[in-house]
Amino acid sequence: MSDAEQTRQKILDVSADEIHKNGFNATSLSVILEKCEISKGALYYHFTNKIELGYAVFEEIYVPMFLGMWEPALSVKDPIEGLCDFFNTVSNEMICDEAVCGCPLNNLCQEMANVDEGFRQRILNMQEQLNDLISSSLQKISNQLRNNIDYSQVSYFIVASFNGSMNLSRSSRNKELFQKVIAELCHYIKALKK
Amino acid sequence: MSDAEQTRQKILDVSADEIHKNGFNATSLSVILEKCEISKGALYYHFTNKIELGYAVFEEIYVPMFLGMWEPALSVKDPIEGLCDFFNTVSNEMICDEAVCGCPLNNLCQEMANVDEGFRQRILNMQEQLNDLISSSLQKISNQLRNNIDYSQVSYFIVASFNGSMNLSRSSRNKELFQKVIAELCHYIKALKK
DNA sequence: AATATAACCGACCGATTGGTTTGTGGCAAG
DNA sequence: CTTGCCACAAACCAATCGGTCGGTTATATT
Repeated sequence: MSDAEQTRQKILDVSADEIHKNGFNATSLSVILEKCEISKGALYYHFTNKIELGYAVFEEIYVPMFLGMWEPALSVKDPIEGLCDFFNTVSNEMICDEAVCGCPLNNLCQEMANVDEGFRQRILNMQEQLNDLISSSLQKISNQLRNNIDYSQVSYFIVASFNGSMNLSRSSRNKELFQKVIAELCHYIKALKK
Repeated sequence: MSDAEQTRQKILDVSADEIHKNGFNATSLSVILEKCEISKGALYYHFTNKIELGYAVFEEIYVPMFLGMWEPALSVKDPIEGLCDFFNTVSNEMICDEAVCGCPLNNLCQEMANVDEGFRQRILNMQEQLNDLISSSLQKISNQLRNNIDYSQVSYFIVASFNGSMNLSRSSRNKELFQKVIAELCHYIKALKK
């Protein structure tokens, strides 16, 4: 990787971290510059403006990370078990000492989807991708599941509930509460089976 | 109501609206002053600073509005039906023309719970109040429900899922999607019955 | 050696932010 | 009539924001 690419990557990594912690608007470019130990000129050489930097973080950091988490959970023999394991892992591994930051994509979604059309489109795209992933995984074992299941509806509900749970735990900073809600979510998912 | 009280109330109302639309940090005091047609001196006569204004909006506007929505839904003969009616009403009455703003309390929760301890405490307090409300309402008809129900867990899950659904609809701006997720939530709630 | 370009520096800019301070009209009490 | 306080108005402040721009350095090319 060339020097320039390294700088660009460092900007992306630091920005992803800062945006995750503070949200997009509250993230200051000057803080990013400090942590990267670069000048403003360097940043604006690689990115035309703040929002383009945000898009790049979304596409090059958040989306791969996001899919890298969900995909393995769904591409197992039993996606129902896979999902529950995934949710439980997330809820168990949650760190309570520091401020809980929640899912970066989910956060960005709440903050920016209504403000900026570029973010909104990217978020929508992600949501649809994830929904396809879940619903197709569930359909593969449809013979084991209840009849009359609207797979798209169920998938969106699972994602919505999981996000809602993360938000709850984020604001309450209560790991046990998070685990309880996740337990109920898993209870619901498992009830999809016959 | 005295003149002073009227100005104070107007500040609260306008601020509540602005914070609902833009979030707390993105809400500018100057915009509030314009819409209220008052000067900065007036605002700082009634409130010591921006965050105290935020607390006042939370306590005097959002909380009463919030409880005023949930309570009637739960204080009916069948709270299960009450909840489903409530959720369906919300999803049907949602306005898609303008930017969908979601639940102000939920938004504030995501934005501020990890940033400001004062907001976090107030939010936590609200969440517990709501959870008590739901779980006690469900317990009243426990004879009609399945055995082995963890009422607190179920209540938190309902709230988390509902919030997650609102967030989903907020970012997708898709009323039908919202209604589908709500339908699944109602499906889950009704399955609590024997 | 001269030139060109990529990669970056850092001073500067206008706009806006939350917040302070000084002043002032009106009304009520003495 | 005057004094004093309430309820503001309006100018002002430092800090910070995202963004611009002229200049510099290192490397590659001719």
